[in-house]
Amino acid sequence: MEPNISIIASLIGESTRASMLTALMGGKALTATELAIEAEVTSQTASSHLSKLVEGQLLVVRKQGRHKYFQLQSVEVAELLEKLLNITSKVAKTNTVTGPSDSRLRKARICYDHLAGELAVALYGSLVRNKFIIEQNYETLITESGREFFESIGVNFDRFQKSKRPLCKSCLDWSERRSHLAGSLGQWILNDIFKNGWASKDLDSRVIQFNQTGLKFFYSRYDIK
Amino acid sequence: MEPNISIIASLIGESTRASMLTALMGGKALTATELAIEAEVTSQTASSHLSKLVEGQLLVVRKQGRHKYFQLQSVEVAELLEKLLNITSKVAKTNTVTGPSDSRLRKARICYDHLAGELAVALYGSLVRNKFIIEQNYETLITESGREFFESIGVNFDRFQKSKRPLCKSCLDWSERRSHLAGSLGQWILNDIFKNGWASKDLDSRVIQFNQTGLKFFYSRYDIK
DNA sequence: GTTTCACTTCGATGAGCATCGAACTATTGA
DNA sequence: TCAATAGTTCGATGCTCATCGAAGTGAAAC
Repeated sequence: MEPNISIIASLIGESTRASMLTALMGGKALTATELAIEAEVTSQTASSHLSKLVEGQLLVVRKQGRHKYFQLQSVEVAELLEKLLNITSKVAKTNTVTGPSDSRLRKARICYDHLAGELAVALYGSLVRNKFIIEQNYETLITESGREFFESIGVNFDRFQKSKRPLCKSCLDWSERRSHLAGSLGQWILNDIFKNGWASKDLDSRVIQFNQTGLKFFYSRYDIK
Repeated sequence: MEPNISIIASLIGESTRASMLTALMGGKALTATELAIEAEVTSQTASSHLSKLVEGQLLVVRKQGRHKYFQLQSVEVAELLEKLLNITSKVAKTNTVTGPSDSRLRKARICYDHLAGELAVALYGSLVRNKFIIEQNYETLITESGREFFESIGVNFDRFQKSKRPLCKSCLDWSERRSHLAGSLGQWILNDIFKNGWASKDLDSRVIQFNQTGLKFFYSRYDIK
């Protein structure tokens, strides 16, 4: 028989579980309590939801002492949620009551393992403008000069070769409705930002908070603006 | 605020609506009655579901006399359903009670606008073997000789250039767990199969039924087996 | 040891919603 | 004009499931 998509979809289609999954798009493993707070339910309710999500193989769980850390099962699950975020934001064009935490989210946020938001879109634009990446039939490819550039800032492409993930991949941004960079290279860039101390993850959201000097370095390295 | 993915997901997460959406993955517009039969509910129930799907912008509707034809809203929606089909089939590895209609579905079926199933996977393998397409960092690209080959069988690449869709795109097959060809080229190939009369759509499923001579032509043209 | 904290299980409650019968409108075809 | 067909609206019914209080386990801290 044809697989029944309603099982997985209904797991995501419940607002409490959806909050949890969206929170886990931050890439970080979270405990049951943290997820309960995030979704604004009691720990009993959270426990019930989380066991369903694990059983449905959308999450994996790792036990550490008396804590249980939950995480998205795979990049594939993250990509599914991403697609949902995009379609949803396209539909909900109406009630765009942009709050304060919202503007920070739009500026820079984490999209499972890469950078998203205004800054990510600006970065993508700059890479295209400098001909480090090109869009060809709506696929994103790295150019020879792009390869040289990234090698000069520390990327080891040999290591990526073995990975099963696409190196470059454009990912439609739900807030900007334009492309940003995903794939292994997108992941590397975000890691590099953290490693350099240019920005830090917000404790309880997907917001990425750049510090002033970090932002300056980021702009200059990638020739933004 | 972050878009609330539960709204869209819950629309898909109801089994009756999921049947309807899966049926519409056949690419053909279907009437409310046809979808009611497909999902095994009364016309009243179907009507209620369909209006929700239209309101949620997963479907578009076209009125024709006393009929209403429903269709997936866009390629994006089809891609979302595809991703769901894949994740679902990976999870449901257990109860694989393969029925008779199932084997036809696995052989060749439509995936919104391109060919899927065993034959599609074999086609993809042959194109790779002949170096007409290459996989590079898990992106699928057409080669120079591939371009020549497809031009020789009637593809007009200039027309594709304008389209916003990727030319080649690999799409993971839920039944085979291997890649088949999607994108504009995948769409062209399926259209070409129908135009040549090699196969026809099943009336009430996603099965693509090849006739004997059609299958022979298909195998020889694409050097399969 | 005792206390505290993280998480789970059970059971009762209640809200949301899929379902369909009955009655309706609208279109086609005779 | 009348009958048949496609689809809708309304209201009643009943099931599923999210929710949380109460009570439990098990690990860590003191």
